[in-house]
Amino acid sequence: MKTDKLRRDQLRLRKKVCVKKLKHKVNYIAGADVAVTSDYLIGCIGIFLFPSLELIEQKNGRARNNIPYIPGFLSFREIPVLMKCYKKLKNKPDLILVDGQGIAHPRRLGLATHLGIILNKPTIGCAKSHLFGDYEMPDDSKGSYALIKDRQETIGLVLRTKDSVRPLFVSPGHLVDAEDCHKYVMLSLTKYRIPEPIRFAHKTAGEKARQYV
DNA sequence: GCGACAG
DNA sequence: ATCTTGTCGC
Repeated sequence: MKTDKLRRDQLRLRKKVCVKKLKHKVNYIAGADVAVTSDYLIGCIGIFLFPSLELIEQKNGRARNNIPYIPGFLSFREIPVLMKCYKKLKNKPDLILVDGQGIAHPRRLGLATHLGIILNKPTIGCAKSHLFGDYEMPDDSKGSYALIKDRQETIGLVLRTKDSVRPLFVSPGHLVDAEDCHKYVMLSLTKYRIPEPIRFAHKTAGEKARQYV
């Protein structure tokens, strides 16, 4: 698949990316993730009360598995199904935690950033592994972090979300800064490596996906 | 040319 | 991403 056109879309959207201090109080926080079968993508967005992390709403969506996964172009594959989920929501979140990169991306347009621009909504990218940028390993204890850099520019942080477990690659999606990322990810953790809103969305999307096999 | 490469 | 139970280590 040719990525020339997609790359041009990313370069155009890059101008709209806004990294700044989160403005409003967070009462509702969301987690978004997508599961895959041979034929479909199944998305889930869960809405949680913040900071109690009590689930108040969940919506799912389904789309055909048409667009292939290409590193650097994940958003074109997953955004359609996540938009289906979002439109069904009665409660709109103040902040969305997304399973993937934010601006820690070659063109600053990871899934979380792309989704944030389309929705004009604050988003944070929470990836389980590295895609782009230079970093050192943070200390072993929960809460420790190291910055992810591209040249001189800070584009995210490698954050230890649990003692002695592989860190998360967290980066601003849209309308938040790196400090907000650390704060809201830490406050969304329970006893696991993955923030509860994303953990829930991942589990739920996976369950729904099995029903279509 | 070689290695890296979110989900 | 996904196929999958028990098991080693903190």
